[in-house]
Amino acid sequence: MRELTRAEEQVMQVLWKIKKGFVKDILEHFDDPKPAYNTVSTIVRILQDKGFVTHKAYGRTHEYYPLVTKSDYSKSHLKTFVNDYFSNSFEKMVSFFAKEKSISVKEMEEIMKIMENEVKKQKPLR
Amino acid sequence: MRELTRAEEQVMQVLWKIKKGFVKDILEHFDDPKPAYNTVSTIVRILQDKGFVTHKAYGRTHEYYPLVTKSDYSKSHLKTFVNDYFSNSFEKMVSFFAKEKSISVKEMEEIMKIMENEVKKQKPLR
DNA sequence: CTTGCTTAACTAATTATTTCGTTGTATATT
DNA sequence: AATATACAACGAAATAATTAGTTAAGCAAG
Repeated sequence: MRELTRAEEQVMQVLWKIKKGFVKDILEHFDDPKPAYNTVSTIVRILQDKGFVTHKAYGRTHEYYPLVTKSDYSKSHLKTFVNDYFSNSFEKMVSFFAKEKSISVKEMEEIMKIMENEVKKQKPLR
Repeated sequence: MRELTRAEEQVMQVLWKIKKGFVKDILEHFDDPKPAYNTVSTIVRILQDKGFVTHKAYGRTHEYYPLVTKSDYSKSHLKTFVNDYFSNSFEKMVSFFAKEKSISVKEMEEIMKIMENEVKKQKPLR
């Protein structure tokens, strides 16, 4: 998956948040000092070329949607990171950061519980 | 911490790997097609300006060292990522990717064991 | 219809990043 | 000493990314 540049990522973060929107909607979600309308418009069209968003046309105005989900992008992004910084071992990464954050065994058990619940939720449906 | 550009990151990865080196040493570790000597030389000087590396001079030639460790940089990088993509919750990130990678409860227990060992290793020393 | 407003498309301008040629100096070699 | 070699420093050129002005088309209000 293509990497997002900083400006592109900012626009995607807004789109992921608002689900869909016109350029003016995206613009609204920027902190001051907001960029110019045309700046956002350009970036959103670049994102479209890269396949990250699509649009639905209402006459001449376009409503933009993410095509790549935040999950998909974060997956790809972390995969690259884990590969580059933890020789592709998710386990190494987790234990490194868990230690970093002084996450205790107890807290890890909490995470496991969350995971177990997610497994339970999915099992009966499949 | 400043972000590394793509070219800068490549040089840092080499430096982290070889611990220290002259420009020609760094160059050697690039895959073909290798960049020009001057390209690497320039990037390493930019990295020096940014505070990521320093050098020891032997007459007119410089041996470069990382100042920022790979651990420090990856810490900072993942912190930003977790903040932007998992509303700053390391736990959410872990459980999301654990599920993603179909890491089972058993495997998580393996990770916990590794963590426990690390904790044991450190305890007697402090 | 005509004027004004909104918008996407296009494009120009600016800034950041990457790449590497050129230069000058130090050092080694003859 | 003269020439060759190796290197850092500098800076020019190329490329990528960002920002926003200009334009043209559609639509709304009078």
